[in-house]
Amino acid sequence: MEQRQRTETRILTAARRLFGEHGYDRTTIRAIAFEAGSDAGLVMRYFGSKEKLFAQAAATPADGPIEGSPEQIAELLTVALTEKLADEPGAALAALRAMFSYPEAADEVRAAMTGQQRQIAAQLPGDDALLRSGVIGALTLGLVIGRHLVRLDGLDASPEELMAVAGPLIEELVTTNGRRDTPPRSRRPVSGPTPD
Amino acid sequence: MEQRQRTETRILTAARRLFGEHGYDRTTIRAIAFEAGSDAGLVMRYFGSKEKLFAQAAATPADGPIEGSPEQIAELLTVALTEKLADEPGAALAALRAMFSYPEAADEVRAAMTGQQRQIAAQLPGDDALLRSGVIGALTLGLVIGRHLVRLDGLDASPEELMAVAGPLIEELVTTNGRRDTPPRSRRPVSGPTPD
DNA sequence: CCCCTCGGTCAACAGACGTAGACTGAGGGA
DNA sequence: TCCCTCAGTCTACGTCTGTTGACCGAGGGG
Repeated sequence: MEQRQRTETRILTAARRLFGEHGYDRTTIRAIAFEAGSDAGLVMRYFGSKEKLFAQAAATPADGPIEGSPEQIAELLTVALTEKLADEPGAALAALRAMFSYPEAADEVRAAMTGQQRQIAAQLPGDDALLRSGVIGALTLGLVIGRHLVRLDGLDASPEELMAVAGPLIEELVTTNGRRDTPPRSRRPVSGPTPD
Repeated sequence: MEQRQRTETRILTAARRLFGEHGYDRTTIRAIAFEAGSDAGLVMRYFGSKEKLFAQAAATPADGPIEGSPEQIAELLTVALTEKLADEPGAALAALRAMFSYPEAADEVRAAMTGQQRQIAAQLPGDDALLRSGVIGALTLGLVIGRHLVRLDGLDASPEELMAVAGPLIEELVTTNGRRDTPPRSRRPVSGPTPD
């Protein structure tokens, strides 16, 4: 019957929690089965292998497309980031944590992020668009990891408070017009020994 | 003689490289010993345990104090970040990668980062200083991880190019006067629809 | 000569892991 | 009644890991 589906769901839920909390290597199939009130052999039977279980548990629907004018892009990015900062991303958290010890997960996350970045960069003005979209990605990565994984000080505020600080940065990254003919009143970053 | 010291150094170098590349769990003592042209038993004899070996390999001298006026703080942060973005941080990279699967490493890194953040926050104006220093930490984390660990698109530029984009963000985070009575000079050439 | 230290090697142990496969027991058509 | 399916359990195998302890060869006092 659908008894099987209920068991699979319990296993997936347990897997997400444990993968997200302890990473790929430290999470054993036995532990997942125990938390799901089940058995390691059954997990193998249902999901085939630990890798496949992880793939299903960490599968994340991926954000919708980010497109439009720079202002719209900034808006979409802000909304997406706010969601990511909301409580417990579940599958995404597992993928992020595993990323650093389980190469396949890293490739998947990187592919998703770079795909979105290229898409954004193509719509930004300026010839350093890719670089700026990379910094946007880095800021996103840092905020999500810093909040959920590292629990940095000061990042435990509400998503709205966080975005009140981070939002303007994204706006600036998106709307700044590439070449710095008119530098934004920046007082020279460090010394400038022409790097090349 | 100092033959022992040379062997210890070779082991530590190999350990840093492997811990940084594969993380804590996936790096075996045997692999470290092999790369160092040595033996697993000897590694145990010299360092006591895998944990202690990691502690020595991932020990990072920690940045100097960040203090002064907001402009000086921005300058110091920029310099520190530029260094972190330069090639192969070695020990720091190992600590960062291990952070997500080896809790002790996570605690150490978090302690170092939050310590520095609090120090910075205490010198920033505004009542959301801690939050802003948290975002600075997130940006730093995201840039270093995005560049060295995830290899995000667009972050493979030179540290100087990266800082040309990220520097102004740090400046803004440091100098913005907390309460947004005076909105930051982020010129928005387009409409500025207050999102909220 | 013996003996002792010390850098280094080797073989083995105990535990944990992913995985495979045999087993149980209920349920429901023929 | 028999028999088949299917969710779930239990045991075992092979491998890999950190760690231990016995062993070996060189070298320099006594």
